[in-house]
Amino acid sequence: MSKRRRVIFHIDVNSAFLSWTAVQLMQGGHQDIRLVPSVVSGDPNDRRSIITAASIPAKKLGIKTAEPVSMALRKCPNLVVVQGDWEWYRRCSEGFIEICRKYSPVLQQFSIDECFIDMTLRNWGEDPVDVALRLKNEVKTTLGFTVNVGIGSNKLLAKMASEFEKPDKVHTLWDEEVQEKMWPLEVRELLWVGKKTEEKLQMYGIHTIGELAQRSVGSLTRLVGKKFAEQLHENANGRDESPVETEVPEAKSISAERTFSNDIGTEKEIDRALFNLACVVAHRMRRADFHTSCVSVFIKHKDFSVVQKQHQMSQPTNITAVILNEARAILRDIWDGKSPIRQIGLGVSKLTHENTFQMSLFEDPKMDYYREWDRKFDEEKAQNEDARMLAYERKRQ
DNA sequence: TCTGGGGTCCTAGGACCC
DNA sequence: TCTGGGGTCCTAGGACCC
Repeated sequence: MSKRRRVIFHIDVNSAFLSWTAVQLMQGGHQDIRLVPSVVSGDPNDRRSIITAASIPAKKLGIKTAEPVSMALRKCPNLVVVQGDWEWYRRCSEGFIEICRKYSPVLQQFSIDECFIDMTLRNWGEDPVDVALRLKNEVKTTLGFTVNVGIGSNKLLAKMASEFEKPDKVHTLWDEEVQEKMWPLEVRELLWVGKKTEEKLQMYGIHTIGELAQRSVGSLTRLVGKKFAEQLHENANGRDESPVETEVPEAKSISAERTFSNDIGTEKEIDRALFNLACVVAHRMRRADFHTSCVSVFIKHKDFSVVQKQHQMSQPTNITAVILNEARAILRDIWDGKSPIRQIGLGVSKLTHENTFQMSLFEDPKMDYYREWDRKFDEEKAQNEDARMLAYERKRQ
């Protein structure tokens, strides 16, 4: 029985945060920052701020995503640096996904600015490339930003294809094109091959995806472990059976972290940070109706070394005070109380929806007070969000 | 004036049980 | 004086993604 060849599109917004910011600024009459060296960052006044997106002219000057803003400014003193607006990005993303969904309901959102759609069942009366061109142009004319569309017989090939020349392009990477279009690429270009894996492969004489494709799984296993070796071998050969997942998976963990502008070392400051993180994480848990039974804390020192510790609790909870208490105990274990800390993080995992809250005879009588405190916190947060939304709408009119 | 923030998955060792 | 083997859970750490 011959299987119908799948047709998968991967749609990727070009320099998403930068494009979206450009659209936003142009609505206010600003020049198009996509045409000049520009970047989007977190708080540009924070000395530890890094770049989250760079324009193509900026990239041509050697400016890369994730590098410190201060470093980029040294490379290009007249670089335009703008702060990202998450609320706006969320809206742009929604608009983008909505258009893609019109082309196929079998859609998997891969990140805020990327999705896969399965076009296999479409009644093809035309070249897939023409359909992709139409999609790309529809996004551009209705939303004002450009995308790349990659087309292939599976998700991997579609994704690799969308990485080819940018911006505003459609590329195919069919099975029969793998040798010509994918094999000559550096191994680092392959999905899931990061810096560390690249180093290992290079030591082994593997520099291109084609060279990787021709190694045996056995020899790769010694380098990267069985599971990863199998995957690398499949992917380098252009194979990927994974389906386009339309279900949005439930979160498995929730975390928040904070990097200090200056490394800090007093217990009071650290504790205040931990408190804020606990508030944020617990609030997000309650909003998604989660309870956790595993809390973890990590600290990053001046030298970037990280110490992390987690602890399981006997009863799932979503009470801020309980989580904070747990986090404090962990922190006492991993921090000497004085060495400077660069970053601190708090996470919860083992999330469940079950409310196994039992009235225990031994329950801390303060629990009612804690719950009430959380309820007020959540209420206030919701009000603030409403107010901000309203102000946002007014500003846009 | 060096290096954010939020996730996922995998591996390896130790504890513990049968 | 010896010291199997399988399974599961927990924990820490590492790699990758955007």
